[in-house]
Amino acid sequence: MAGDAEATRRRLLDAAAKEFAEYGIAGARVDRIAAAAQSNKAQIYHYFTNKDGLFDAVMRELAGHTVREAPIDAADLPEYAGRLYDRFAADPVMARLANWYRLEGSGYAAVDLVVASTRDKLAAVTKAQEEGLIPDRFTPVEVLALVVHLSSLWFAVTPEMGLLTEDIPHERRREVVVAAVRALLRD
Amino acid sequence: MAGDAEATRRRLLDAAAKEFAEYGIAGARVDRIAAAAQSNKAQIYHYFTNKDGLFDAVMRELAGHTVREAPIDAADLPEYAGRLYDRFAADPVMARLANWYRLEGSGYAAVDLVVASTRDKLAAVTKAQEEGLIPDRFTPVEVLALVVHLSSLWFAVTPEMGLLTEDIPHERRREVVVAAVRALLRD
DNA sequence: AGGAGCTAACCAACCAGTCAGTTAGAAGGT
DNA sequence: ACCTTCTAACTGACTGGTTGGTTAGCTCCT
Repeated sequence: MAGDAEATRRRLLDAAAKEFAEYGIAGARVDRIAAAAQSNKAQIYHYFTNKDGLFDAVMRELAGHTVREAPIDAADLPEYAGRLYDRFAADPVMARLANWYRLEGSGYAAVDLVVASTRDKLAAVTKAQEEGLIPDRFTPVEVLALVVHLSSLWFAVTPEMGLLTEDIPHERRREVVVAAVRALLRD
Repeated sequence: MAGDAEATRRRLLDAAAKEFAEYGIAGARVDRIAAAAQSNKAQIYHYFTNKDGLFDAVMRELAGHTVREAPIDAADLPEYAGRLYDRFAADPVMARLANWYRLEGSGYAAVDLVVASTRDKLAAVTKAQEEGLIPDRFTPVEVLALVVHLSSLWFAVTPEMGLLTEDIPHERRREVVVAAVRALLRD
């Protein structure tokens, strides 16, 4: 167990992702992360400088993962939304983290990888619209915002609404997201 | 200044709403709230028992406001989504608070007023669907979830996407929300 | 020997919550 | 009018526990 720096870093990152997902940045406890990773608090500061640095590392990795696993297909945005939904569903930690990032992360520099990827997506949507694959009721940015937002439908419900939706099975949830995007983009 | 209990309570609630909206529950500082309300920390504990009690009071009031100001009209859900959007847009504090509540509030008992209001909304949608005013592609819960979720479209964008959407004017944002809901509910 | 990886113990700052006491005004007696 | 009593509203100073961050030193491998 001792002596493997890379493995320790991994355990710390994983534990941090869970902790941040559960409690947010302000609510997360460095001691808990160290304990959950079966490591030590000082190691966190050695590898990640400070709490913010740790959060940053978690977000950066997560963004990379998502960008890689859910490539956009502007010709089939409903399916793209479905893939984003899959990604959220496969990793509930990630869905919450994204939300925390939105609320607490405004001070942080926007993750450059995400900025670049967003630019690419926008270009893809613009091109598809010019080719007539997407109706022009909405501008490209609007389309992108709608698609991304809809893909997080089931991960952004209030506790009260959650009581009513908890019985909806996986496949149906995905269907709803895909169908909703399809409906938006019909002529 | 001294001796007006009701006024003091108000100032504390208003200051708390702002503080919680900015920093969340874990990040909010009781001292800052007391100072901003030009009151005293002990008063907070006198009126609201503890930090959680204060957050609860803030949420309860907010929910009441929203339920009252944005009554559902199941026969015209696009316009209902528009009203919800208006409410968010008119009070940015409230938009953020709702988000914090989703993430941090799971431990809290669901606000009963909201539970009741959600039940009513669901009944209204169900009835409208039976009357053929709403297509049956989605179940009533799904429709409600979609409409509510779409109304928060512009208040749930990532910082990265925010850079691209910040120039979209108010009226257009509202239009997008309304048009999106309309598209969802077309036959 | 020496360095990379690791740990227990420690510290200063911070923060939710408490408490003993003060102020301001109302009520009531004379 | 004046004094006394009572009370709701308020306050500044304090506390006990927590938290992010540090440090001195240990272990193990080459």
